[in-house]
Amino acid sequence: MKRINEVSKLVGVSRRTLQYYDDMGLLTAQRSSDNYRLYDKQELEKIWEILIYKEMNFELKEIVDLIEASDEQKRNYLKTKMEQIREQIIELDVHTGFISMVEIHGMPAAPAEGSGKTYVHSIEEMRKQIRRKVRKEE
Amino acid sequence: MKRINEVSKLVGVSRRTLQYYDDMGLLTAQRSSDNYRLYDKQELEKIWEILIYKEMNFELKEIVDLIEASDEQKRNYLKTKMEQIREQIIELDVHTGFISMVEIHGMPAAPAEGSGKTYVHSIEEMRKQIRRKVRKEE
DNA sequence: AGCACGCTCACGCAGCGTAATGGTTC
DNA sequence: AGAACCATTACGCTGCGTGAGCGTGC
Repeated sequence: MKRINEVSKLVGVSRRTLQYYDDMGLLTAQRSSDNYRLYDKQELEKIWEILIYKEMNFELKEIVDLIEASDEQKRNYLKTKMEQIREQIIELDVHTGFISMVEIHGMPAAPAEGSGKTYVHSIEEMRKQIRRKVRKEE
Repeated sequence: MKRINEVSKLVGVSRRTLQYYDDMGLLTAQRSSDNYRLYDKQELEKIWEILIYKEMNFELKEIVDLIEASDEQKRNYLKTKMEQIREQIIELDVHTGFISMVEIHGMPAAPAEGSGKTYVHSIEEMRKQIRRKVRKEE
């Protein structure tokens, strides 16, 4: 059973991080008689798992579920996350598309007062056009 | 001079958002005698600019600078942001790479106690390998 | 008595959403 | 007197970093 400082060094994350994971119920460290957190091998394994899932861009809340999911559920989580990330990449591509557009054509003009469209609406239309381009390229 | 509700509807963002931009000094609305925020055409143009920059994934803090930058500085900001986004895309590709890896090979094993490497270190090495793959593909 | 180690608050960050509470004018 | 505006707090969210302040054991 290791105490928090030792675990922190062994694992490579801060004590604060371990404390936070404890507080939010992601880790469930035991306590010594003087209220120190104690970590056994199982907890260390769990920490390893957590770090891997973080590399997959899961949020801590999601990791809470992942830890106690069946293997099949885990596979499903991974698939879903994969799709989410692909979608995020497309979003980023749209951002670069916007930048390119302005680099080439300069700032677009705001919609006219009487157009009946909000600014946000106009931008949304530009987004959609750019998205179509982006998705063709992939 | 329009009041906040009208601007909110015309532009398509919430009153709260306009208020927030005001509080943080991004917008500088005038005030009526009864302390209502008043927006003229210049402010509306500024809002349009802000929304465009948001589409480029700039943070509000950055937009504060952008608004009062010279054209050349703006071009530089755009170039820099473009590079940042490309880097973010690579990061996301690394995340999908991690997921693929685990989907194919299963969960990797935690480093052995005596290896002298922290968990974070091991993961960093895996990251680097995956990054190399990812950068070849682009 | 000082140092190493542990603990629990609690603020700070980004960008608002979402109340809560209160003042005005028609 | 209610409806339709406006205003100013201020907490909530995410994942910790960074103190502050305090106890414990050698």
